Amino acid sequence: MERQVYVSDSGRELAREVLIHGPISRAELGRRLGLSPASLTRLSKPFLDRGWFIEAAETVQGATGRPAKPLDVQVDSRRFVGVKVTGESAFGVITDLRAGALGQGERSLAGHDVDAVVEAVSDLVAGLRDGDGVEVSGLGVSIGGNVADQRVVTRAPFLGWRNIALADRLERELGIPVTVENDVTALTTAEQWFGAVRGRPAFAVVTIGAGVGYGLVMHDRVVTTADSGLGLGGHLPLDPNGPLCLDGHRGCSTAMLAIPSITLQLGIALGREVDYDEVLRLAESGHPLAVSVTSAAGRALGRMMATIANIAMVDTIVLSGEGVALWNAIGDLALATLAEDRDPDATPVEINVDDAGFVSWARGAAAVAIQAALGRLRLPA
Amino acid sequence: MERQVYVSDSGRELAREVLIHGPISRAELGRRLGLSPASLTRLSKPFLDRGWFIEAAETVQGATGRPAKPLDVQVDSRRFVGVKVTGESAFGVITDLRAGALGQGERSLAGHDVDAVVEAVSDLVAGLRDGDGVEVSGLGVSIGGNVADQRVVTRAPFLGWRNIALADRLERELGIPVTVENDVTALTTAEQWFGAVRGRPAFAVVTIGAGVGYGLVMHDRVVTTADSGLGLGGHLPLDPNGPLCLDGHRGCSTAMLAIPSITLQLGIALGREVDYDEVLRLAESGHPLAVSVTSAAGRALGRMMATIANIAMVDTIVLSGEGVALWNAIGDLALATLAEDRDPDATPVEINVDDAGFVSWARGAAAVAIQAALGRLRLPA
DNA sequence: CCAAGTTATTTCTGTCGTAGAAATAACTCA
DNA sequence: TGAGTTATTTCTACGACAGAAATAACTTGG
Repeated sequence: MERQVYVSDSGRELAREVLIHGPISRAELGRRLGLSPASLTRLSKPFLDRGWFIEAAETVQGATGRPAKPLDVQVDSRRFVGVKVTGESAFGVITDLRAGALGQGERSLAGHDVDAVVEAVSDLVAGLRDGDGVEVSGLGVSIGGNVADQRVVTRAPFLGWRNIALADRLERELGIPVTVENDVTALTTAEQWFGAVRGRPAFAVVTIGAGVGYGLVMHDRVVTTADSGLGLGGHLPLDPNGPLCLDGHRGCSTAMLAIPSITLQLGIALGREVDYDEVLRLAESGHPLAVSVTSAAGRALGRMMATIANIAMVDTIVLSGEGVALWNAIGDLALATLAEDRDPDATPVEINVDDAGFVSWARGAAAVAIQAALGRLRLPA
Repeated sequence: MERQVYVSDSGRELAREVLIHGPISRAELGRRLGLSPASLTRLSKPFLDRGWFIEAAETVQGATGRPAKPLDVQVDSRRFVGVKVTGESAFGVITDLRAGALGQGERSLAGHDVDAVVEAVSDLVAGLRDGDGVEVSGLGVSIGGNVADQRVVTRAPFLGWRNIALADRLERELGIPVTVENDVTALTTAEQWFGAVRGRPAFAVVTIGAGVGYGLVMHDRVVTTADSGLGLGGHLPLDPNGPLCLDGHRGCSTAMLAIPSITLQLGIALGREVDYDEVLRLAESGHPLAVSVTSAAGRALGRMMATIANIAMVDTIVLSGEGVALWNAIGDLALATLAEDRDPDATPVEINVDDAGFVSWARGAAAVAIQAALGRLRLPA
């Protein structure tokens, strides 16, 4: 095997900073990382020599002095695949080094047993791999549930799994490094490294979809605990007059905001089934029952965001997931409710809406694969 | 001035680890700090030579091998003073190196102007300084409100202050380093370094007193923001049927839990004034009105703690402040309510009650002075 | 057009913090 | 009492780092 060069902690931090903030000058990198100009030259050279970094077109920077030569990553030097596994299907994207989706695909699951899931994921990855010939350096798989050490699914209620060494299994099947992670944690990582709020030291993520998810970044690190798969943000008490969720919580996050709950509430009121898009269309057009359901959801979301801002001490919240179209219908009401529950002197809470829909889940999976690749980075000699 | 020796980052981390976790062996320190045995010997020697560290009595450690010589700090090598300033008084303690209170004192404020406060604090410090002759190495001052850079009180509503360079002023008066901090942040620091939960990478603090305070430690660091003085935890919506706070929030944290609100609620019900101790005594003896008020408080506290655990992603909460005696009356009800709002599969939330009362505020002030002293540590040559 | 000034980057070199390895120490146990 | 184990110290080499100087690439004003 080709001899490889150890990358120091400082080198790894440099790579991360260029990946997240590039294009960026050595001078600015020095300021951010607390390294001298000599160190910046020394540390960046191995990356430039091997095609990981490029020097971007020079930018005008104002006053006098030697123009900077900003460093950037070569986004097309590697490909990654991210796959989100649900109870019905595996949905995936193939991405560049910044988790930009270049293609997507989906495979239904023949069953919930490990073999069926591995088969669907493998077939999906094979399909995504056929492309421009760029090497796929890693696969990320995200799943609703608890994951240990990014290797073992310890609990996945949608699949009925306990203690499945999914990463090992997929690595044997595919021959590339595999990283497994809880889906909300993965999505939060994607927002941290590649989202509109990338680089912020603290922010929260709320996902609206089949359930309601909650993620947190604090001090530049995604917060994970043993409970990260349980979805503790999914059952916050938000409306004492709200509907019940399947766990019996009246007016909790899931009861108020999850797609199945919203469509069910309006469906019962109308006496017929409606899908989510229709709910939102009816609300936009002023249908009183639809407005009632979505307004209650808006107030609940506002209360949830205020609680998050006040308790997690963040002033940036990202909304994501396949249900974020709700924001278009009720965003103003949510913001008004947030303001009621927040000290008027407090920093305004900035809401970022990631409207990529279901693709965000798969990009999250790719992001943790990219992060893991950076963590095990070795440069060829 | 005596020539001084620079302390490296590793040396400083070592000192912090011994301060928080001592007595502790070099071998264990090496494992925790990622340093080699050679480095442990090299880094600890300057501290041992100058009396900062001592080698504790050897401890029996089980199996075979050379017995360890645990390192500890010499707690009596320095003294610190911590002062909590309220709208009426300055309350202070003199402490050892681990913020252990050795004496206390209080001075009423002659007024809210800076001169009056500085006079009261200086007099208090002078009184505390007379003692065993050990040098006072620093003063910490904690205050309800916003503090910038641990130097300038940018906002202190109880005193009517804006942008007061309190640290500079007190340093000129007293001739020792002064650190100023928000009172809840200071108390959180004391719990982090010297409390029963010291060393935990994540926990929350709830204080019950004249108001309700909320602090957070995440990834081994106290979370502070520009809003840290506003008390955002003080107005969480907890009980839609609760009383109003002075800001007009129905059933918020302050309305439900703060001492003035509890005594006022029962006082109105009884048609006479009651103090806090009496409220708790009446509740303990089964007085129905007192039980009603404190039970509502208990349920509110339970809901608040559940929200904190779920949103801040902590499984440890410290209760402190002069109002924590409430816990004796309603702790079981609070825990039951917490359980209702928390996934039964989630890690149980551990509640730590710091029953030192008002002394905890002053110890908090001392803790930030100790932490600041460690940050500027130099060793005599 | 050119020299001075400014800011960025590279090169050279010395310093210092680190760990590996070996030595030493202090115990237990058979 | 010697072997084995774990902790700590000593010795020494190595590598990461920054300071200083050199070089580079611009702007600006005369």
